[in-house]
Amino acid sequence: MPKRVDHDERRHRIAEALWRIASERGLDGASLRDVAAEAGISLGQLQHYFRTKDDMLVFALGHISELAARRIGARVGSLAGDPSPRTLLRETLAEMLPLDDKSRTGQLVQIAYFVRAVHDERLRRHAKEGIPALREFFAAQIRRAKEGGDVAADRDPDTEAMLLISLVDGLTGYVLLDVLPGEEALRLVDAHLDRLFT
Amino acid sequence: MPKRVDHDERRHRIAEALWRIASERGLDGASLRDVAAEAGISLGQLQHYFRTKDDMLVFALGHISELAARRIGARVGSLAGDPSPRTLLRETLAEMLPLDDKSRTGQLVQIAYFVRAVHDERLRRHAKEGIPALREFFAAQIRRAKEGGDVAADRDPDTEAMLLISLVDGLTGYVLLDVLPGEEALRLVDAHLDRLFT
DNA sequence: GCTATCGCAATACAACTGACCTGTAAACGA
DNA sequence: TCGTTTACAGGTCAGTTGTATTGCGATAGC
Repeated sequence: MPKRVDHDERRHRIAEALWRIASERGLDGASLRDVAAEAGISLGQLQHYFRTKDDMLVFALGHISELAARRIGARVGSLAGDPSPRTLLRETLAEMLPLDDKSRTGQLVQIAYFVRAVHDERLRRHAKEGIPALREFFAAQIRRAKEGGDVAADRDPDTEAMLLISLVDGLTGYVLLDVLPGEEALRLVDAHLDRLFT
Repeated sequence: MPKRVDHDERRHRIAEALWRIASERGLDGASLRDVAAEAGISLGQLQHYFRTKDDMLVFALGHISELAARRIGARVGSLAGDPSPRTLLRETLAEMLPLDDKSRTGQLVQIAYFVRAVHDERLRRHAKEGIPALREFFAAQIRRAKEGGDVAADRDPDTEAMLLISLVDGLTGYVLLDVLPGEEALRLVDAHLDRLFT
């Protein structure tokens, strides 16, 4: 066996270079040569790890979704004691908004993928696959809150869950466009939660 | 003076050809040659009407926003009698969702522009300019409803207006991704309105 | 009829794109 | 030591991109 290299580690490095470019210029502005230069490697090396550009895009999308999920998990996991459903929801929603530079970059990349996904079957499957789990997690919290009497009995958890997801996504767009400051978006989320919880 | 031609009419024709391509392949998939072919004209003629590609994009964005506003205006204007604030809001929101093929195309193009706008100062100005007016229109309806006792007194019209806009935008994304069917999105809007109006 | 101007076609061009294809060095097992 | 496999650098290629240039026909005022 010849020289051994951690393939996954290299691929992650390349994906992160791709994000840096995509968050500045969009996915279509990221050529293989640009990504290679940003990662500090040659075009040949990049192609050694990703046979086609499409492979690279799909891998990078999977990686960024994974990181976002882990970030949310870490934030929720670090909550003290036994957090209420409302707290869980609020912290998750807040982590989904582009409030700091890192998550702003992440959201910019996600949006870039979203646009491609609308026209690209393969990316669409990836983009859609996380939604049901998130929706179910939200619905479960609302169900718990209903049992505790914190949410009115006539609210449908699944409906409210999808409303929350859609709201955050819409707000995200406006924060990225600088129509809303981040704190204002968070205030709007809280206002919505005020109505959901009694 | 030589032959006179209606420049604006030609430009509109070209813009519409651009939309057809952009809604299928995205804005970056629309080269000048593609657009010219779709419009049934030569590349030379297209360049005669738009000196640069950027000029074409900016013009087409202005045109599509104008058409969307006109569509909403027509729908709202055709409401019988003296429509209630809730009816006005619901019909406007419904028209903003991509429920039929035409508005789906329109939304796909808007999204394509949105992504560019995040990175492009000139487009961002255009993309943002319609929001305040829409927000104020929504807020005005909610204010009217509060006076009529149809919305609780402690609701802030401006907050609720922005929540509505963001919600529809988030839902639009998921409809375009085929995560939600159109009717489901409309049902979610109605559910949200049920909570806003007493 | 002359000519300036407009409308448009055709072509050219330099830059860039992703995919592919070599050549080579290094590491390991036999 | 040899052969095989992996890691990478560099170059090539055909195709596409936006823009610039040139030329020519039609039309209107003089």
